[in-house]
Amino acid sequence: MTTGDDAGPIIQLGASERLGARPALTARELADLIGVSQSTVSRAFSKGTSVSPKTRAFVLEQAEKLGYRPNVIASFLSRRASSIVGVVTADFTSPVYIDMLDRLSVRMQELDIHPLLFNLQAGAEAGDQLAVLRQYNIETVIVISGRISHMSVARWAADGRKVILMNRDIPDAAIGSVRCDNSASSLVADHLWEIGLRRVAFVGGPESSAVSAEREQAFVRRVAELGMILCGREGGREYSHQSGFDGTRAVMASRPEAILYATDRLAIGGLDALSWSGGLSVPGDVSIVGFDNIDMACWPGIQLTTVHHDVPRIVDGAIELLQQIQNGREGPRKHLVKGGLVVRATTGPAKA
Amino acid sequence: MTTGDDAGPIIQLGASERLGARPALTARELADLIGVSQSTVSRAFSKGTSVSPKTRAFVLEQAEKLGYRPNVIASFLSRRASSIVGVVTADFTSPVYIDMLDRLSVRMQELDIHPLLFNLQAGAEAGDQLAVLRQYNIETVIVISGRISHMSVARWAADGRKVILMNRDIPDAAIGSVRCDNSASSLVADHLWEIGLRRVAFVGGPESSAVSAEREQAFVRRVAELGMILCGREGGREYSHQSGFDGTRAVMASRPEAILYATDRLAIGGLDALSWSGGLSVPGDVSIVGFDNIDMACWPGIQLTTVHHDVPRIVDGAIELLQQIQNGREGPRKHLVKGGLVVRATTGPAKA
DNA sequence: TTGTAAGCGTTATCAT
DNA sequence: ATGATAACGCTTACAA
Repeated sequence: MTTGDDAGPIIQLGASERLGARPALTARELADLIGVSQSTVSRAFSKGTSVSPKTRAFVLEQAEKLGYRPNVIASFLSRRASSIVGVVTADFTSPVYIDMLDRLSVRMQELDIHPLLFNLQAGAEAGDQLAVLRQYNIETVIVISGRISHMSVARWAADGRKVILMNRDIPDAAIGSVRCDNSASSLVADHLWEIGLRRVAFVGGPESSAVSAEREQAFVRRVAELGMILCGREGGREYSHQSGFDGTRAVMASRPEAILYATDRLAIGGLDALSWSGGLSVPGDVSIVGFDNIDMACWPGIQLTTVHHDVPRIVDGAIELLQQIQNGREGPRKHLVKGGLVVRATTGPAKA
Repeated sequence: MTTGDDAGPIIQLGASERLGARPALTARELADLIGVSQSTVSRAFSKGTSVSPKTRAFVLEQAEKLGYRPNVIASFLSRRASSIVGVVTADFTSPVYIDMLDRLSVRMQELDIHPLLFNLQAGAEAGDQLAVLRQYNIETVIVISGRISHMSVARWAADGRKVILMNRDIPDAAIGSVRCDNSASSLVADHLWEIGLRRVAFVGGPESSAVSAEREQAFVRRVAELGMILCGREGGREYSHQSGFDGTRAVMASRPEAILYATDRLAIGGLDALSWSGGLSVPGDVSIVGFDNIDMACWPGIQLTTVHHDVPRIVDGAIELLQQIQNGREGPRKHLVKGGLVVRATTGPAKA
């Protein structure tokens, strides 16, 4: 039995679907169909143009009905600009950056702005990417990564691209940024002080990381103010679980009562070293604190005390900046989002 | 003190950088500059065109020197096709899908193919996206998600888009797919049998998930063949840690000696329920096995026995398919990548 | 307010 | 093998 002549297509599609395979309607065709000029169609679809509300409504209604949508490629060419936004990433292993990318890309789509993904490897540098940005007429670039060099960012900006940095900043008025307030790590010192701990240590990320440095600095300062003792300090080569694990083993030599980590991932590596693989009690033997409040931090078996990193609000800020830039509006270009301490089960008084 | 008249620009850039801000060179300008026709320039940059090797080399060399790069937007318009590839995602919480997106996007960039990201939310369906695919002249779509409905995929294909599915398949010759061999879960049954375990259970993902179903089926079949006892079975609403945690608690009522999970994430949820939060010994009291071999599986405190999911090879397959499609070559459109069992520390004989 | 026409920077079809 | 020239589907002066 064949399905060709009697059963019809196997997948049932509506009429408009079936037409799909034929080339999309153009503005000219729509214009001819509904009896207006092609430029009127174009104007109906762009805001800030002089069309009578009536004609615009008519055109949009007919377009909807006949399935017309402006071809953005032609529009980009004509306008010499594109609504594509470059999104630069490099840290797919960081839950926080992934979360940002997730939420950001969803929000962008709602606004009909589409993200072209530039996922840079360790080696890649600005030059190559810049050429691509130009080829696509991309005006705006959002950087979700701590690993792209400042130099790269500066070059994009110098080339006239608008740059929005997530989670970092370069002191330059032309470059927007939205970051969490890393100085919130001082709250950790207060918390540890209150539960009676005095000897503390810090385990950080790579020495080159500004995020780690800022979190450390605010913590160390508050520790000193409170008269607590910073007995140990370790850096790592990366922000990995293993790095947190190793850093913890190393820092334990100084017998701290509590350890602050630059990120939750490091802290969970520490939990592994101390508890899962180490046989110590957390917080009985040592308290540990992370930073970021990633999903994993509230798993039943983890319950990590940490500093909340408000990703949704950071993404809100980036979207706002994006619209501000695209509309040529003025306004503050640097956003700082506050976090707060989330106390869970990995901090507590030392056991007697 | 001002920097305006004496100190020069703060960021020093080379000459070619400084020129950056001015509009990019066009083919016409380059042609005039080096004394050939504009079409010769165009030909030099497209393969399969008739230019003498000599002229092509000359043009490319001069282009390199003068910083010319063809504007892809104009090229897309003229060719009525774009080298942009739509990458559709929906599961940013799944480490495997994230890993795929990471590797895939890096590989694509090496080939000068750029991914436009479509990160669909739970609610979003095919129709809206289809319009955008058309607006961008996007011919090829790669789907990295189990949550996009078959219907959506069928609609894109019916509209003439080439679709590549990662980690799933739709039996339709027009749709490419690259997946891991989910039947490798039968190896788990063999392994458990060999170490002397007889009572086993399965904890899966959502009932609607084909991946979970396939993994379960191959396991269950082998369990039956070996004469082992499938004493319990739980599904979940999602592939989350909590779901693995809850499913484990539920399935323990049937007193299994070992549990296979549809994914590593679920298995780690199980480890939490049993060991971290549950006070049982793994594998002393129960053995557990995951599927995927995500990074976390080899953390010191986890050491999960699992089935390897070869993401790099799956990405290789997708890239191959992509090139095959873009070059109009024929060839097999369905790839199945083998995995293998990785025995770590969460499986072992029951303690006496 | 609306229509006409000249680009935008390519590719592709002609001649030569 | 190379050079004119007409699309490609828009935006945007300029005219009406």
